[in-house]
Order: sequence, then structure tokens, then C-alpha cells
Amino acid sequence: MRVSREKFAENREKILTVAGVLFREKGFDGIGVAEIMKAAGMTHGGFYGHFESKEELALEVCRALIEKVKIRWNEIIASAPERPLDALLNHYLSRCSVDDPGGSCVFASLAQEVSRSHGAMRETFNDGLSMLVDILSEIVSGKTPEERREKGFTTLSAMMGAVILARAVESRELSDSFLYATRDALSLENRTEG
Amino acid sequence: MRVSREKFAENREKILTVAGVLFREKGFDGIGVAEIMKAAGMTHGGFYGHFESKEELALEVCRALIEKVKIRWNEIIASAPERPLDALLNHYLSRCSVDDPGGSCVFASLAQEVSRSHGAMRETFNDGLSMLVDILSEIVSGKTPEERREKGFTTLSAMMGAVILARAVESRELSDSFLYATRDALSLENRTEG
DNA sequence: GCTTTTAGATGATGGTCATCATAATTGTTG
DNA sequence: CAACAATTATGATGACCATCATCTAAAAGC
Repeated sequence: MRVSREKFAENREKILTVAGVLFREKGFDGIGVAEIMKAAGMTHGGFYGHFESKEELALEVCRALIEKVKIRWNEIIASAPERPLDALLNHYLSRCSVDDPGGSCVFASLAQEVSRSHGAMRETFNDGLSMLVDILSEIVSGKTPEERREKGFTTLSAMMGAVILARAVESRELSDSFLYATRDALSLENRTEG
Repeated sequence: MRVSREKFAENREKILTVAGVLFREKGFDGIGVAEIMKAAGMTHGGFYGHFESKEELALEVCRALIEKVKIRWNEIIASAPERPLDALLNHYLSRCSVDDPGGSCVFASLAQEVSRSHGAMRETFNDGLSMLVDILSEIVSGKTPEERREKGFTTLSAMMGAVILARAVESRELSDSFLYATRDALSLENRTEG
């Protein structure tokens, strides 16, 4: 059943999109090629016409998702020039992040699995996290560039940690506390007026 | 080949210990019953004389590891009555935590996988994280109990996030930055003298 | 010392997985 | 319009997985 050139590219995008959601929801090991293809509306045999392996798919998905995080963060920052960090915190440390992992930050879903891996995937995550630190360094408060860069690391750690823990607990109250206590604290310690 | 009652209990403990290391190193999905038993010096068939299922093993392992974290944290706190939080931060935010996941905090290794699960395991993690917040609330700075409790959530988020991200990056420099920037910032913001 | 009990080894089962060879079908090209 | 090229579907393969029935040999109890 051959499809048109256009439809082929469309199918490839569909696989990438669907895999992006499923990987974030269930982890790399938690979802198989067959189920990804089924969710994309194809059978699993067709997969290897699009990608060399599951690993290559995972790598392409992550590269795309990291790029997407970069774009979204920059958009949010640009949309709130007076308080860019607050805008970012409100977006990142929200119930939406916690309740919809399939549509949220790739790091908050897959960092631990990637930390157990080696090779291209690890490097991709390394560069992605480095980029987020760079972005944060420009919007946090601090007297010197060194101080702001340090704050970039601490802010990212707190953001990721809060979402990860907010997802790991069953109690809504605990979950909210991780989220909002961290959001308020990070917001407060970055008021330039002190 | 029957073994003595004593040896039986010993073997069970050995399985729990070995599984604790391997689960933390490779994740629940990253290691099989056969490999766990092999590492414990037995064949995989014997496993089911000790545990009902892999899931039950994982649950018992996590309960034990959480209890162990609680004991270790309390020991560290008791051993440094003048600066308990600094002692804890020095222990938790260290290269040892990053480089030896098999011997470190169960939450820093398995939180994301557990957050995708349901039932007893999730509840166990919920209660464990709640306990860590309680411990932290008593050693952080803050004027009111409510303030200190909030700070318990933010401190735990930052600690976990820092270790998880320090593990996810390839670059030693980045890894150290997550670790030590977070350690220094948390230490500083909890000096009672301000 | 004999019998009973039981821990662990062996090997099998059914399921799932990633991967791939081949077939069927349809767009593309001449 | 016809031959070709290419993409998806089908089905198979081999590896691995958790689980379990069966067998064995040794400990426990009399």
C-alpha cells in the first residue's frame, strides 16, 4: 500500500509526535514499537521504513522535544519582559506540568532513564540542560554574571525536582506543596528589589 | 538442594540487598529476576520460594531503602547538632550520590518510574517523601512552623533535582555545578543569622 | 537412622519485544 | 497508459521476560 511522498512525510511526523507523547508518559522502556505505530495509525512493520531502530527514534524525538522546550521558554520570556522568570515559573510549576507528562518537559519525564544511558542520548540531554541553564542565567537576579549563572543551576534543579516529586506523590496536597512552595520561593528570591 | 533455615533467611536478605542495588542502578524495568538471582548467587527458579512476584520484591526493596534513608538522615542530623542541615547537604549533594546510584537515595534513582505506577509502590513513595519533608522542616530556618514546612518542600525539591540533573549530564563540570551550586545556595539561605 | 519437609536447580511455557524478509498495493515516472 | 519504485502490511524470527511444575538433595524432626 504505497502512499504519496507527502503522506509519507506526514506519517513520519505522526510517528515522531505520537512517540514523543508516549515516551514521556510511559518511559522509553515502557512502550514498544508496535504500540507506538498502532497509536500512529499504522502497523509495526512499517516502522523500519521510517527509522533505523527504536533507539534512533528515541534520539530524534528527544532532540525535537528539547528544541520545543527551548522555543517555548523563549516565547514565554519574550511575552513578559517585565517579569520573565515569574512567567516561566508560573508555566513550568503548574498542575498542567504534573498532570500531563505526555505534553510537558522531556527532562521532567525522562532524565533518570537517560542518566542510565550512554552515547548520543546522554550528550543530547547534556546539551539541552546546559542550554536551559544559559536561558535561566539571563533572567534570574544576581549582582555578577557568575552569581547569575550559579543561580541558573540552582533554579533549574529546584524546578525539575519540584515537578518530579509532585508527580511521584499520590496526595494532591503534597503534590501542590512541592509545586507552589517551590514556585513562590524561586519567585521571591529573584525579586531584584530583595 | 536444601539449605538450612538460617541460610534461607540469609539468602532472602541477599536477594533484597542485591535487588536494591540493581534496581537503583538500572531501574525496575532495566533488570530481570534471572539477573538479580544470578547476582545473588542463585538460579532464577529459586526466586519464587522467597517472593510472590517481581513486583512484591520491588515493593519490599523500596520500603527497606526508604527506611534506610530515614535512618541515615537522622544519624547525620544527630551527629552535627550545631549545623544539621549543612551536614545533610554535604552528604546528599556529593559526587558519591551522583557516581554511585546503586548505593544512594532510592528517590533520586526511581522517582520518575514510580510516578508512572499505581498502587502500593506509589503510596510507599508518597509516605517516604512526606517523611523527608517532615525531617527537613525541623532543621531548615524560618520564623514560623508554616514557613519552615514550606522550606522543607523547596529544599527537598532542590536536593533531588540537583542530584538527578547532575547524573543526567555527561560533562563533569556541569554535573559539579548542579551539585555544588545547589548545596551552597541551600546552605546559605538557611543560615539563621541571615 | 529413617521419614518428612522444603530450598533451590532445571527446564518449560506463554507472552512480549525489536527486528526484518517478503508480499501486496499504489503513487510516480517515462 | 504501462513499467517501475517505494511504502505499508503481514508474518516470522530469535531473544528475553516473568512465572511455574517438577525434580533433587539436604535439613529437620522423630
